[in-house]
Amino acid sequence: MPEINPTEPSNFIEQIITEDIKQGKNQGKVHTRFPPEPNGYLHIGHAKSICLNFGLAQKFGGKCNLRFDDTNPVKEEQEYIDAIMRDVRWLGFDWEDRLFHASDYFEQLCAWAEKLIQDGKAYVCDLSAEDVRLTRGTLTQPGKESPFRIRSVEENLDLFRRMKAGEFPDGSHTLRAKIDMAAPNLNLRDPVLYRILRATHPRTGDQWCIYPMYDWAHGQSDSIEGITHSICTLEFEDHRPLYDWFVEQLGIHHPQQIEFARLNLSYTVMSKRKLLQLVRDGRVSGWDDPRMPTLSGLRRRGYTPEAIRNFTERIGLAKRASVVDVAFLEHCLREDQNQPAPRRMAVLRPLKVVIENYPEGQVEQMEAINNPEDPSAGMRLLPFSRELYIERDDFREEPPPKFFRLAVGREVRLRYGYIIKCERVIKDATTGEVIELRCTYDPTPLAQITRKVKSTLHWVSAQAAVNAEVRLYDHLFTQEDPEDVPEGEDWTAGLNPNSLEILTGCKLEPILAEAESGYHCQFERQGYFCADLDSKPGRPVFNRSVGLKDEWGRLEKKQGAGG
RNA sequence: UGGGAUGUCGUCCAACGGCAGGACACAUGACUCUGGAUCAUGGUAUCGGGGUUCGAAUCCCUGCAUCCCAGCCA
Repeated sequence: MPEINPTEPSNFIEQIITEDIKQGKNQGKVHTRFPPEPNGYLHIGHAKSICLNFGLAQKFGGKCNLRFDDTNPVKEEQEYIDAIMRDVRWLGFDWEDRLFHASDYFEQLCAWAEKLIQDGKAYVCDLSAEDVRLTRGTLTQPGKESPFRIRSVEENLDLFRRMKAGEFPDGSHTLRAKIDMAAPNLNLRDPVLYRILRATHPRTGDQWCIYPMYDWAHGQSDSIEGITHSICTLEFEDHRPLYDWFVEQLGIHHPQQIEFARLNLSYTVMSKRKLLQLVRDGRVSGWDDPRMPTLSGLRRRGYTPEAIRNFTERIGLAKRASVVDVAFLEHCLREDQNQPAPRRMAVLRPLKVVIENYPEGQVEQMEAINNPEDPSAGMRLLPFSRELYIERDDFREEPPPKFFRLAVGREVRLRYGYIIKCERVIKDATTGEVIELRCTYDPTPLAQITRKVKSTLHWVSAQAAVNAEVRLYDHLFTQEDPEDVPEGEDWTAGLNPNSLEILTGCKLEPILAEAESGYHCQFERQGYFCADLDSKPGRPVFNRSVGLKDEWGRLEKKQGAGG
């Protein structure tokens, strides 16, 4: 990664913090936090926030907490808590001893609620959820004050304590802040602080039957933790006046909230609600389906923490709502993998080649470079034999213009092998499908060949090949913007029916037989692949993480488009 | 229609009153035992209209467009 110069702010938040330090705010300290709700798995958008918050702490010599905003037990689960911690660690960040939960502060939050009541700034409201909605007013009209707004401090205190003690049924009462029902900012129209909710909380179990609303818990949690810069996404800009009001009423440490635009990716949905729906409806195999933008999905797909960190750094940071081209994410993976990934031979859609003038039964061990980008990666041996597999795509009966690969009468080079010439084609008698190529080879070692040969193909010895399953992925959605669907349809209408293609009977070079899950390599001329969780010794399963840039593919598409 | 925000290449981000720059994408070429990688080259942008200024993407006025807010979700 490029050296970061701490004196040179790289985005507007760093500018603000640099200025704050210069002004001596917070005694020059920087303390941030990453505050997920454990109601789903982390995705690449969260990675942006994680890298930002932990990165800021690193850059300015401060600290970053991990805090679960676990205020809604109805949606939150231990599975998510575990997954989130796993993913943050995997991304490369360490919260050390600073693992916190909003639920750690439930007692304190209650005490503060009582203080608000004492000060006449909060009241218990008996209105139903429906009535609260009806009296909130609209965007253009002020709300109506609740008839319970005028209750005495004593009555409010008594009622609130009885709410907490479990004397009232769910939904029968709320504690509300007494602010301004006519405020143009809807968040200030007597927001609910507590609701009665009998649900088992992943951490506190059945200890509580009232739970604080996020708005009531979040700012105070930051305050308790001594957060100096409370970084969140744009939609909370409207809530800032409310958070400010709370800490002011309470007279406690006032974190500075700074909002930034969340990450959107083309051809991708990024809301946890939608991702959850994809999982629940079985549109994907799970949260870690390699097509998912979740960190667990990207990891399984073959993305590395470095690639993701670099991506989040390079997309920049601003307040403008934007959509990053998913091609840029893919670029970051290629860039990350080009230097380190060992090169391997793999034929995905095999076509048999018989070299008629190559001695039957003979096997030569050809020396192959493991990684042309890294001489220290050394060499390996590749068995060459009379029968081979090449890629079906590398042969055409009627080669279009600019197609440099194999055709009858043409020569190509087999990488680390020999030059072969296609003599004739054998077809299936009934279907007419090409099932075998009969070729001859030039026994001259490649190093001594002086004539120009246009193309180099990858290949695998038929005898030595390892059978494998390879999974190819495409974007989950066919539309750049999944919301851009015909009238009356919802976002699932744009789901790409071809986002997963499973190839069986792929032929890998022998060394790949024992690849362990998580093993990354490049299949030459095709892309970066990694062994999937489902991979077993002797029965490898590979995921295509990202394809290589494909000039011929582009040309072909252009030709197909008649251009 | 109230409030909050945002408008710069196709996309993302810079430029903080002084030559609009980078990355991705795209195009062209060089090189190549990966049509990979690498290298070179090219095109395309300041939302509109006024104003201030020697000078405006930047400051002021005005219009327009887009996003967010009417959960006892976060």
